Amino acid sequence: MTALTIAQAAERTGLTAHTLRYYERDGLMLGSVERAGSGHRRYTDQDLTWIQMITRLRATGMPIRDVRRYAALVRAGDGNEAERLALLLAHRRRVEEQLAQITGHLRAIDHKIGIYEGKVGSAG
Amino acid sequence: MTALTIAQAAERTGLTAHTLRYYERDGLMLGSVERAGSGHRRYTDQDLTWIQMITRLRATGMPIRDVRRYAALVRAGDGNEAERLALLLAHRRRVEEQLAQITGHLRAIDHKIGIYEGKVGSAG
DNA sequence: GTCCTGCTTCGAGGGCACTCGAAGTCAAGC
DNA sequence: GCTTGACTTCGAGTGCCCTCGAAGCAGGAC
Repeated sequence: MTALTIAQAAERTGLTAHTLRYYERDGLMLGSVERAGSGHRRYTDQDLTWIQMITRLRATGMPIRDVRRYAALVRAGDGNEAERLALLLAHRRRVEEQLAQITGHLRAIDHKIGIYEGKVGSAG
Repeated sequence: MTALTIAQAAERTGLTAHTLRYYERDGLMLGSVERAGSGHRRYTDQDLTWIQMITRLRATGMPIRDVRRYAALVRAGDGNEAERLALLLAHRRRVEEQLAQITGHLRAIDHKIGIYEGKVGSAG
């Protein structure tokens, strides 16, 4: 088990040390990150895996408070899998709707791009 | 040419009257929206078409300041089509990258969902 | 032993995109 | 002529998500 400093964890996760501390204090982690004797945080592989999950949820637009809710369920342990599933399914539905919307808007923007390419490409 | 009040424009665009005023005062419109004798705004079809374009750009994640830049180019009139094209192409590239990222994350979340569905579906 | 680096906490600050509220005006209805 | 309601302006407030800075401590290099 490798235990990383916050700087190393920041580098591997693509987040900043500030953000990692913020996530922890905001209740997004599964518990308190372990500490060295000096009081410095030590991130385990488990921590990194969980942070990656947070990153995926955040990158797909889940608000911090919902990530917190999900984290609370995972923290609570076995028995609430149905709730976790419902939360993730609701999230997936929203993401897919948003993807469809964005794709539609992008097509319209592409149409506009096509018009400009015609104008710019031709002499006048 | 139908000229709509701000309330009607808000309803058709899905934005609020507050947001329409905010867009105008922030330089996102192509010029000042026309006024009735009373000083009330009157939105033309052209205005609505442009607001739809703003909506598409915003919905695909373009920041307000870039929309403003694009609006300034359109406002300036003929001759800068290459710049407008470059702006839109850069935006499209970013959106496509983001779509790919989101899709990737969504697949990973789906995997997680699959695991929970297995757990919840089975007896234990 | 003092200097540097990297961490710690805490609370404040910042950026973005709205969102709202107060105070005032105007036209229409009764 | 007074009320109502939809509008006007302006500046302040809100919510989200970080992001930063100050002040302090621990451990190693020299």
